[in-house]
Amino acid sequence: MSAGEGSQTEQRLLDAAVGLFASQGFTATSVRQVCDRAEANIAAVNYHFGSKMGLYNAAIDHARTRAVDQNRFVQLDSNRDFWSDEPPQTRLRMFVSMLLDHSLDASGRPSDLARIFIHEMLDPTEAFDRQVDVSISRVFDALCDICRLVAADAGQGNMPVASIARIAFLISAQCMYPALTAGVVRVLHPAIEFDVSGREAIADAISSSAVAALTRGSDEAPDC
Amino acid sequence: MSAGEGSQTEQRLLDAAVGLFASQGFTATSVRQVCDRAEANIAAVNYHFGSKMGLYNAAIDHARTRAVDQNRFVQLDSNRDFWSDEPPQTRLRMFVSMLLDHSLDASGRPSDLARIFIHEMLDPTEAFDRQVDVSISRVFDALCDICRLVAADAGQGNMPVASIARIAFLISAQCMYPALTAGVVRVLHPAIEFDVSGREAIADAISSSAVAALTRGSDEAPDC
DNA sequence: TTGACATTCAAACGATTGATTGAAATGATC
DNA sequence: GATCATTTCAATCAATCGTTTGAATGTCAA
Repeated sequence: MSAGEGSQTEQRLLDAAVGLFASQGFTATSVRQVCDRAEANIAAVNYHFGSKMGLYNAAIDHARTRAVDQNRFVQLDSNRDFWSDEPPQTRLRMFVSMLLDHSLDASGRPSDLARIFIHEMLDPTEAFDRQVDVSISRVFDALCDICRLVAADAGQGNMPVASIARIAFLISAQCMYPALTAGVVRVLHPAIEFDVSGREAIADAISSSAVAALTRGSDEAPDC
Repeated sequence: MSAGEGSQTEQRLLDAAVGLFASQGFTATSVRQVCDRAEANIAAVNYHFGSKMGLYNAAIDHARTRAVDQNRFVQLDSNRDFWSDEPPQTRLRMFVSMLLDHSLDASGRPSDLARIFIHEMLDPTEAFDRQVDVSISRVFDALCDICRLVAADAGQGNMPVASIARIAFLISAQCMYPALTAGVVRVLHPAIEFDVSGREAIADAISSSAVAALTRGSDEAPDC
């Protein structure tokens, strides 16, 4: 066997599994499908990963590792330190960009990891609780923190927690929705682009409208 | 047999199928699951609907019919006439409310029809093309039309098509995202509510920020 | 070359899949 | 009550599911 990490078939199985689980979900994906795409024997799954669920968990970790390597994933700890000097609005803008990079891969297509998450939210498996902890929950809390800072920075420090949470929720909605619809939008309305430049325009629109909502009073219109 | 529409077991099968297809998707749902929940014999599916795919299509139509009966579904033709006298901003606000009502049912839970759509976007079946035509495409075009009217009404008639489309896309993102995440949000962050009153606050936030984006220039900040 | 270990392979396991069968049950009409 | 079409039912079909087995193959040290 190889000295490094995992055999070649193990890597091929993981790559194939990530793609199939992303589009079809856990139950609708068969181990034979994965093995066919990976050009591996059927018994390889249970040999390397113990079971189909073992492969599923390993595939999720594999997708997350790939995303981190490509700097596409929200790394809370390092970023929190890295950003702490920036003004709140800048941090919000960068956080939005990171969320967008999490839902779309480098070529503007829906990312595998985000699509697996969507399947889990529709029909959770036993792997979901771990995902919520390490990703969804902490990311959303961090987004709420930044939104609170933006509001406080604009003299809206007494904005209700529910309003902050609602705005943060709508921000994440705009950032994660492309992971679900980019494929359809690409065909249906090509004017909307998800490449790097198009993504910047989207990030600008999201963060600027969020700043406007956090800056003005709870329900007041911005009377100038 | 009965005079009206469909037998009793046919209705029970449809109700059970809608719920199961909504959470698990087409492939991951078995006809035995549906029949167990509907308390019907296994052969009932093929007798009443010809095949599993026939049941799937009938279930989608059933869900749409139920949604229309509850006034939760976007009825473009009738609404277009009904609204034609309202000012653009009012029409946008009402359209946002309709989209929200489409993604959430009366009790604030993700709607079955929207969840089926999400499955179709992740992993399309042969039923998807029809769905795109009758729902997604026409709804999005109508939303773009309203956005264009709002922009023109504010003297931004020359706003690029891509900008209009991007804003409309972000509006639909904020309206449809609850269909995917309401279940998780309910547990993770109860401060965000999806009942009728909470939905009004969300609709206000979405439409007001959209109006702001459509009213101000392409990338200009609203210098007062 | 030998032995020990890691990996791959064809074959098969019982269970479940969507679909089909023919008989039994049901209900309406005469 | 007899006749007919409609609906339900248990049983079963071939195919596929996740998993397991034991033999064959590859790899490296002794």
